[in-house]
Amino acid sequence: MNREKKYHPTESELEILQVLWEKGKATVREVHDVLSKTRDTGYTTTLKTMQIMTEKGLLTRDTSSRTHIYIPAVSKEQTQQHFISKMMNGLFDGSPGRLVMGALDNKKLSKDELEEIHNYLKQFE
Amino acid sequence: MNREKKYHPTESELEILQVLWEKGKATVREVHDVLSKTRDTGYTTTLKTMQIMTEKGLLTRDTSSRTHIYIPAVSKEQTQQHFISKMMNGLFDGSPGRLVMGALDNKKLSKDELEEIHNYLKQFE
DNA sequence: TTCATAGTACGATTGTTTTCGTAGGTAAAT
DNA sequence: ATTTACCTACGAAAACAATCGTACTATGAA
Repeated sequence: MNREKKYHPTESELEILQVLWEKGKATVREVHDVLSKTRDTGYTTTLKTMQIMTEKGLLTRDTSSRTHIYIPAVSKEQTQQHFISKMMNGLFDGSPGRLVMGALDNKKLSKDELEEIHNYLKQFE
Repeated sequence: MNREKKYHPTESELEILQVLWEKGKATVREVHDVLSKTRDTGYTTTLKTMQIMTEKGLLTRDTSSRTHIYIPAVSKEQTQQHFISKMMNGLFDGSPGRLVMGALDNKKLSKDELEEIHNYLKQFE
């Protein structure tokens, strides 16, 4: 029986996860340096958020040295699937097909991307 | 110059919009009856939320009779596209192709749905 | 040793979303 | 005419998210 509450990343937690998925693992400083390029945010804000994420089980950390090292505890794929499901159920009548078509409408896709999707689709047929 | 702030529906606002998109228009009571089938929520909660949504411009309402009638002020398509964009940027590296493939992975698709997507795809090629 | 630097911890504040209780009004039923 | 059943309005609490200031500690340089 799994009694642990499942937390799903909030907006700013997602930004932090992006960096960690990219790097594999990182210190608060490293994450903050990336975020602060595009976002005006204080160091302790990033720190605090990452501490909370650790409590929630979204990250784990190695505290053996003074500067802690953080590691994602949820995979990008897993998180993507969660949000896709949520969106599909909440906004696309639970139909994956509708979501796919909505995504196709969204932006002009390059020839290469269309090709790629086409091939990807074949594997399901 | 459009100075009005653009509001995007929150989680529970989305649930209300679902009902209104489905019905076209409805009273608070009608919306609440649908929501309370799956969710444990008070009548005044739904009322208050719908009032706030009206302030935000997500709904309009006809107050000519005692029981007000609410109408969605944003389209489902428009809202879908907004959330698709958001998700694509926040979680799929800005690539619509990745999002599409993620959605394809999500659930088993029926033959009919695959067919439909396939045909839909053709129109872009 | 002292000072500057860089790190963690954490309480407090602010903003937003969600929830609900209470007040007041109208209409219909008894 | 009174009571009951619904309705709106609205303030305020509760829950959650995001931000930051301050205190404290460790490390290394002067």
